[in-house]
Amino acid sequence: TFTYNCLLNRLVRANRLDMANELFQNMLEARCSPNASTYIVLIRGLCRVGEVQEACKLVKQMKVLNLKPGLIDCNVVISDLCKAGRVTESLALFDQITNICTPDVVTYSTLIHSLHKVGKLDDALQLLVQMTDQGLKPDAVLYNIVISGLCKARKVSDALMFFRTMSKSCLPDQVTYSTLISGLCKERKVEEAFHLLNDMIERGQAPDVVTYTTLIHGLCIASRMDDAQKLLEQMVISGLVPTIITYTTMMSGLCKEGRVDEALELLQEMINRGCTPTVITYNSLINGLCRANKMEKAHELLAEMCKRGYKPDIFTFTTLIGGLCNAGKSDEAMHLLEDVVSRGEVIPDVVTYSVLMGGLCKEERLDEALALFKKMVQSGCKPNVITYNTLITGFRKAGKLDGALDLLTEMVESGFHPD
RNA sequence: UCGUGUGUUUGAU
Repeated sequence: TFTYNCLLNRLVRANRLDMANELFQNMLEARCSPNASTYIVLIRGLCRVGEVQEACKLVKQMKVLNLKPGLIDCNVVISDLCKAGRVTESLALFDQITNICTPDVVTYSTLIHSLHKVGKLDDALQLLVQMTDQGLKPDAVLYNIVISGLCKARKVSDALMFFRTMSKSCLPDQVTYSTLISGLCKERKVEEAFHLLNDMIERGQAPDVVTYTTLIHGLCIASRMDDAQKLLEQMVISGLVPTIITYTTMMSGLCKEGRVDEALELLQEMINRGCTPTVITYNSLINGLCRANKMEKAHELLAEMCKRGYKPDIFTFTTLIGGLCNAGKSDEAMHLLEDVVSRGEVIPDVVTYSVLMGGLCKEERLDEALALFKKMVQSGCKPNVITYNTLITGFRKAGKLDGALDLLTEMVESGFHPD
C-alpha cells in the first residue's frame, strides 16, 4: 500500500491523473487495500483538475470503507475544493467529515472564507455561529477573514465593530489593520485609514509593505498622487522594499491622473532596481496609454509584453478594445475581438462585450450594438446592470426613446433593478 | 518531519 501511495503521489504531482487512476485500479485488482492516504492523494489530484464529481465519489467510497483521514488531510481537501470554486461540494464534504472527525478553526475558516468569495455572507455568519456553538473560539486568522468579508461587502462599519471585539486572547495583527485600512480606502475614507495606521503603530504593530501599498492605493483613489509618491519614499526610508504590487499601484495611479509618461519612467526605474513587471503592470500601463489616446504606443507596449513572454489576458484586450472605441474606431475594436476570439487567446466576458457595445452606441450604431448583445447572450454570457445601462444610454442619446424603454422593460423583466 | 485557512495592484455605464 505504501509503495502504491508513493507512486500515486508522484503521478498526481506530475499531472498524470489518467495513469494514477490506472494504477489505482491496478492496486485494487492486486488486492492491495488503499488506505486514507491513498484516497487523499487521488482526491487532491482530482480537485486540482476540477473533477470534483469524481473526487466526491471517492470521498463517499472512503466512508463506505470506513477509512478515517486525519483532520489536516480533510482540511487540505476542503481547501482544494474551495480553490476550485466548489463551495457547495466543500460544504457537502464538510458534512461528511463531521462524521469522521471534528472540524477545527481552520476547517471553519476555509469554508467561511470561500462563502464570502461567492457573496454568501449570511451563510458564512451562520457557520461562524455554529462554530462558536461547538465551543470553538475564532483565532486571529478567522477574525481577519470575517473582517475582510465585511469590507468586501462594503460593510466597513460592521467590520470595525467586529474588530473592536478583538481582545487579549486574540489581538489584531498587521493583516487585521491592513484589511481595515483597505476597506476604508475603498470607501474613500483615507483620513480614517491613516488614523488606523496610527492606532496600529501605537499598539505595537509595525506597518509592513502591504500596509503601505494599501495606503498608497488609497491616496491614488483620492487623486493625491504626490502624497502617494511621498509615502512611497517614506516607506523606503523606513527600510521596507516596495514590491511589484507597490510599483504597479503607483503606475496605475499615475495613469489614471493622465501621467502615463511618468508611469512609464517609473516602469524603467523599477526594472533597473531589479523588480520584474507582471501582466497587471502592463495592463495598467496599456490602460494609461489608451486613456491618453496613444493607441499606437498601447499596441507597441502590447507587442513588447508579448515579446518578453507575457500572455495578454482578458483585461489587456478589453482595455485595448475600450481604447479603440474611445478613439471612435469601433470597427477596429470589433476586429480585435474577432481576432482574439478566433485565435482562442481569451474568452470575452460581460465587460468586454459591454465596452464594445458602448463604443458602437457612441457611433450611433445601435443595431450592431443590439446584434452584439444577442451574440453575447447566445454565447452564454449574462448581461448585467451596466450592460443595460450602456445600451439604454446609447439609445437615449440617439433620441431613440422607444428602444430605450424596451430595453428598460427587458432589464426589469430579467430581474435587474434600474439604478 | 512535511502538508491546510487571512490583508495590498489592472478592464465597462
